[in-house]
Amino acid sequence: MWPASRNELIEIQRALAGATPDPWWPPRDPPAIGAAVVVFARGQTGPGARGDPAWSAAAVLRRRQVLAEAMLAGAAAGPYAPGLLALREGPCLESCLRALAVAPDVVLVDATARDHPRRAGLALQLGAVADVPTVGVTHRPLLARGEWPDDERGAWSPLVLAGERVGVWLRTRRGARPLAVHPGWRTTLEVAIDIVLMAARAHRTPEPLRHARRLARVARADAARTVARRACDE
DNA sequence: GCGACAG
DNA sequence: ATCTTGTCGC
Repeated sequence: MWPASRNELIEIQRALAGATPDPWWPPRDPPAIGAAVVVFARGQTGPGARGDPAWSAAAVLRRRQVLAEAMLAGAAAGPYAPGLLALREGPCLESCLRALAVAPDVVLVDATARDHPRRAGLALQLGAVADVPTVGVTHRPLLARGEWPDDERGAWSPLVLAGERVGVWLRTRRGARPLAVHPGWRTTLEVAIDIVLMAARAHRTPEPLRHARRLARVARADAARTVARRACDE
């Protein structure tokens, strides 16, 4: 499910685009919302390459309580290219999701889903591989277009790709740029909006994503500190 | 050929 | 992805 070659990934994406998993609905109680992120070395710019040092982290939160955390040091599976993000981040994201001691009900990921050249972005694929409902949250769409919503928390407007509604611009905070929210594996547009609004209260970015990113950066800083200490000792 | 381009 | 300086507001 995580190929090393572009052509193989493209084939998987084509197959995944036609999958029709059962929709997931949030429980009546607040769900355990997870997130997984990958960060790369400071100063590294551009598409990168296979083997680049990468630190991944995941977290599960219910309301504001942290139920589980995971951090891993690893390596990028490949370079980044638009439409092929899974080639770079897929394996790291799955690994740290599997390292969580508490399984999340739904997972947030920095990626698109149907907003993709083959309608199968990483948010969709990660959910299929890890067998968990997902919602994509990005700063901007990959291909879809749409006007911004009103400047009010909860306001949203459609993101459209080739006449199809593939996501929404969602305002999680007044005065802040909206997020691009992508229904992913087993999530409807309404559920995706609901989950993101539930997870993003105090800040624009949903708390599980912020928490996971903080953890990944701590792992990266710890690695840098260890390298510096080794250099000092010699 | 040129710009656009999740992270 | 990563960097950056400055500005505004609690």
